[in-house]
Amino acid sequence: MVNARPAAKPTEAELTLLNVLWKMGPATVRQVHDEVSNYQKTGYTTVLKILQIMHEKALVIRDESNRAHVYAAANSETHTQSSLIKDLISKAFGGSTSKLVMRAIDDSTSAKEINDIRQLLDSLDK
Amino acid sequence: MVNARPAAKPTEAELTLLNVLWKMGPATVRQVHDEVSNYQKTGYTTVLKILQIMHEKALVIRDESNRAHVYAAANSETHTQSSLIKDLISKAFGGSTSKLVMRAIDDSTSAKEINDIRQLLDSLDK
DNA sequence: CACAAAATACGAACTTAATCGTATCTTGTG
DNA sequence: CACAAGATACGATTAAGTTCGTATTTTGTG
Repeated sequence: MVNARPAAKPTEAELTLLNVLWKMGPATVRQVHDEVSNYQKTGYTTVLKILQIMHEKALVIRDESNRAHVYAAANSETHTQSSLIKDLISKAFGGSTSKLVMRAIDDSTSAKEINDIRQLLDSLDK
Repeated sequence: MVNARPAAKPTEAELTLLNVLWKMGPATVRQVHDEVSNYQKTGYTTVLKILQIMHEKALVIRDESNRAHVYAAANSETHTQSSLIKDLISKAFGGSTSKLVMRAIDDSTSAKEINDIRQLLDSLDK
């Protein structure tokens, strides 16, 4: 029997930090803050607080064996992406994946990306 | 020069009401409330309030010429879907449409949907 | 072994969202 | 033409999210 609570949907600020953790791998608050500072102005304690909240929500795990705790995403990027998409499909696309895909592909989608998608479909043949 | 403020991203409750308006077309608060009551318990004044807020945000327009105001979505379903997807792609997929599409398609995607997507790609030839 | 540096913990302030009770306004009709 | 039905307006409450200042704790090193 699976008892794990489904991971809560991360908020926007939380998703920003998850992106950093997925990119860097396990990291301390300082490392996360340094990275995130490259593209937005956010206080150190803000990052700390959000990571603490994410820990309570089980969105991240943390290793407390050293003074500077090391945080890591609890779920893979892939898994989280899937759940965010499913959420959007159900709330804004009447549950239809193909409708979402059709809307996702537009004039700004590069030829290369379209090709990538084609290959995915081809590889799906069952 | 285009001066229109880009439509704000609707919240979850707002999206629920927009879905009703897209489905029914222009409708009074009562009509929206009756419809939404079919699948969730929400007070009449809650629906009213949210529609009023959406009006302030310009997410809906309203016709006040009759006692019961008539609300309509300010933007098309298609337009809103596109903007929600773009938002998700930028925040969770590093800006890559093809990554999103690949994640969207999974084992639960029906053969028909996959076929619909194939046809879309075929029709895209440029 | 004290203390400075650097970490975490705590909590307050502010904002937005969501909900709904109550007050007020409008109007068809008896 | 009063008034009940039914509409909108308003304001309060509660919860969640975001931010950050300050307090406290930990530890390497002089």
